Amino acid sequence: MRILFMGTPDIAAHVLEAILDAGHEVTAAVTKPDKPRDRGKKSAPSEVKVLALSRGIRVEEPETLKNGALTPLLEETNPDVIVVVAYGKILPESVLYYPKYGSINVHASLLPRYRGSAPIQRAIMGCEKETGVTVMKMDKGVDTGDALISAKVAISPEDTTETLTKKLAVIGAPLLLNALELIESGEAKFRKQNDAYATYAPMIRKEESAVDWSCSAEEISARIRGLDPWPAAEAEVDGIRLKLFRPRLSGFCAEAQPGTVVTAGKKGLIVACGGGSLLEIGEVQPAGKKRMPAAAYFNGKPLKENRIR
RNA sequence: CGCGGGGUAGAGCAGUCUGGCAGCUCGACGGGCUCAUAACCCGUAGGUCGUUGGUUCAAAUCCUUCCCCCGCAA
Repeated sequence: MRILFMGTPDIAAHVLEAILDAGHEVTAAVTKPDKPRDRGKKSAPSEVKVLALSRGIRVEEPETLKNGALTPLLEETNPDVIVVVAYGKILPESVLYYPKYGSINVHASLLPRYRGSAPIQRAIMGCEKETGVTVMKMDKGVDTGDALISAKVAISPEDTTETLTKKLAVIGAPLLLNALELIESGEAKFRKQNDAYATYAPMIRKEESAVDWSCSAEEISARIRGLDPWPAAEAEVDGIRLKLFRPRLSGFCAEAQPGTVVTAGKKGLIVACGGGSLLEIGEVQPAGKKRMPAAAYFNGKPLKENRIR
């Protein structure tokens, strides 16, 4: 199969690597352009670009796909199918339906649930116990195309977006290879998604990093883990901004008001949440500092005020 | 040169403004107490104060060179 690959972050790179290792012909990799990522003016290439270059694959980085920007590439490489994994741009129909087998997408959720750009984060933040990967045929809607196959994976209470992304990449890559075989052999059976069960997972915004301590410990834990590693849940203790990581449910204490710091010392940081539930924060990162165990930070920095915001 | 914080014992920090014995909370190690413990008590070890040069009787502290880490913003 002649494949045109489109994707950007690490999960996409994983899938691309699997396609290459399986011996498929990848005619080109389309990815988002380099963009400034860190302090200073440096810009960094996407993970897909790095991998493609190291494997000698042609890389295209169009700013926009509108106005037939991809037409020359499509005519030149004549792909049998387009594989899209977390590309980050909407594909116009002229591109979607160009190849013989159309375009297929690896989406990191059990469709029709969590359609959209942040399915992994939203599944964790929604306190889901399981999620998965779905391979589907793309149509003009956002993740609304007919599904081919899917695979489930459990979400553990320690999973973060980072760890869950890895799990999904691990099952997603072989799932796509499987799908390609089905398509090539003509055995692919696509099923319509049931829109009645659809939910939408919008992009994560920086403003969502604030924590509402009146929520339950379980909800806050889910939020912290869903926002890890980016943008990370934030709170303020003694006027210092802290990013929060590695939450763990820590029982109940009826008297404690939500937002009260119950413990901050060598045992770590424990905060009261809604309904008297307690949440232990395993790791913190003060502004300007590295991520560290909460116990370490509060050891050398006694609290002035036992309140968290 | 986008804005900003930081580098001091194994960890986390104070001390820097205003130069004057290298400190704190932990950890480690040794001992003690306790029915017992993540508790408590006594003690020990552990430092090139990121790096370069300078000012000074004296520099973690003031001036200077470079390196490294991180937050914001994207």
